[in-house]
Order: sequence, then structure tokens, then C-alpha cells
Amino acid sequence: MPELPEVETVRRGLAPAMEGRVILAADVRRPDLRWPLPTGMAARLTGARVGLLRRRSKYILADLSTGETLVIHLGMSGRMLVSHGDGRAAPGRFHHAHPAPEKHDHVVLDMEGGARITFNDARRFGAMDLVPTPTLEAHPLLARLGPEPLGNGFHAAYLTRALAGRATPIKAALLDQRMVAGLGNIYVCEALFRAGIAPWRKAGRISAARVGALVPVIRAVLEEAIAAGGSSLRDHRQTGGELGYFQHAFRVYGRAGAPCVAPGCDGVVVRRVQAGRSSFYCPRCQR
DNA sequence: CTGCACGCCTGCCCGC
DNA sequence: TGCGGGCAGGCGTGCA
Repeated sequence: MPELPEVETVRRGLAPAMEGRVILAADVRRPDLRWPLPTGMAARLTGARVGLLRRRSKYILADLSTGETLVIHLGMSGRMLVSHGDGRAAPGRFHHAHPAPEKHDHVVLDMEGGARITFNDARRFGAMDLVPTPTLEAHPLLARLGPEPLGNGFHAAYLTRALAGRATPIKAALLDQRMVAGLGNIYVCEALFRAGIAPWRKAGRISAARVGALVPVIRAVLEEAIAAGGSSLRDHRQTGGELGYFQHAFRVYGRAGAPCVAPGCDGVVVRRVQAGRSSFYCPRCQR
């Protein structure tokens, strides 16, 4: 699925079509996503004006003039695509100057201004919910998330303290959304490679200096990936349908058997399953 | 509390 | 070309 960079790429793509605009019509074509869509979602969205489009971890949050916030999660295979019609949409009425809905198009929003937003999710691990904006932070999906890795609350002192005493492998600790929010398998593998830390190292037994070095490395990987429009392995698309291209910059993820890219290293990238997830690492560089 | 296996779904890729 | 198995970016549940 989209990890933080892919979700941020999607948020940035949606913003011009959604922010400040009224949802003229909403069509729920299939309500059984990971959880059933909220009752009456189409009616609750119709006529609402979208305020800020925000992101928290891997969730896109659309504040609405109705006092509710639309929470969007892309799961493993979710896409949010923007198409542009002929501008003849009217309140409460769908117009048809857009491509016909395709398989797995589950929710369609026609926006003031003529854009159509389509949520497509083959595997239906994605989710949407509508919650009162003032109670948003208490939402079960959001309440226990750790700090944003690109935010001010994520720094060396925080991470050192959060990892202290933890016997869990650093790989699992960084995938734990309560530790830091938004990392997934790809970017944890890439960050650990850049930091020279082996994925199975016990989190609490890594020196403060190395933990401190991990923070800017995580930030750098995420920022580079965002700048590249995310990573498109199979499912991720930007809102215009374009591929991201950060996958070409992977140093270890998906490169099992390939030579290590570190200058002067003659190691070979290894794939090892750890807690049910593939870890890719260089046994020479990462200790 | 932790760690882990599992299920949720579909599509794709590989080997036969 | 077809078929079965394994794999996939997430996350909640339930168990030891």
C-alpha cells in the first residue's frame, strides 16, 4: 500500500480539485470496503464544502463545512483519481462527461469546478469514515498514532526514549505506528540501510548516536520519495494516474541477490522474512 | 504489556 | 494457454 510518501502525493493531487469546493454529488457504488462505509455517507457529503485537506500518517483528512471530517485510508491497493469533465455538473445531479466507472471504482465524488474524484480499490482493504471534526483525534484509527516523522515531534531524543528497553527488532519497532506514524515496509528497509542498522537489531540496544542518525535518514528517504511522486510497485498511482518513480531509487527493497550499492561494498542484498514481512538488507553494511 | 500468526481481498507473476 | 501457489505497500484481532 501506499505508505506516507504515496499518501502525501495523493493528498497534494487532490487538494486543487477539492479544497474550497462543494461536493455536488456523491455516489457510493460499493459500501463494503474494509469496514462498511458510514451510514448515509453520500447524503452527508452532498452539498458539503471541503476545507483543508490534511494528512495524518497514512490517512487523508478532508474537513467539511458540515462539521464532519472525511477520513480516507487507501489500504494496500487504493487509488484516488481525479478526472476533469465539461464543467456542467449541477447540485445533486451526476453528469457524464467523465470516463465510465471501472471495476473497483467504489466511491465517486463530483466536485464544484467539474473535477470528479474516484476512489478505486481492488483489494478493498481501504476505508472511509465520517466523524465530527472536534472528536477526530479520538478516532480509533488515529488516537494511538505516534509522531509524524516529518514533524517537529520526531527527533533524536524522542526516538531514543521510545526505543529504550525495547527488545523488539528495530524493523518491527519502526513499523509500529505508535512509535512513528506513516512508515511501512519499503521505507523502513530503505532507512535502515542508509543508517547502516541491521533490521533484526534489538531496538533498545542500538547506541543513542546511531538512533539519532536514524532520524534525519528517515526524513530524507520520505522527502525524496515524496519529491518523486511516491513508489509505484503495482498499485500506487498519482491522482492523474501517473506512476511514481521512487522505486527506481530503492537501494535494498526488492533487490535480493543484487550487489550492494554502497561505494566499496562487495556485499549482496539479502531478503529475509521477519515477523511475516520481507526485510531487505546488506549483511555487510548493516550491523 | 509484547510478539506473532492470521484474515481481510484481488491481481499478478512464476513455475509447471 | 491454463492452473496452482506464493507473493504484495496495511491494519485489527486474538492468542500465547
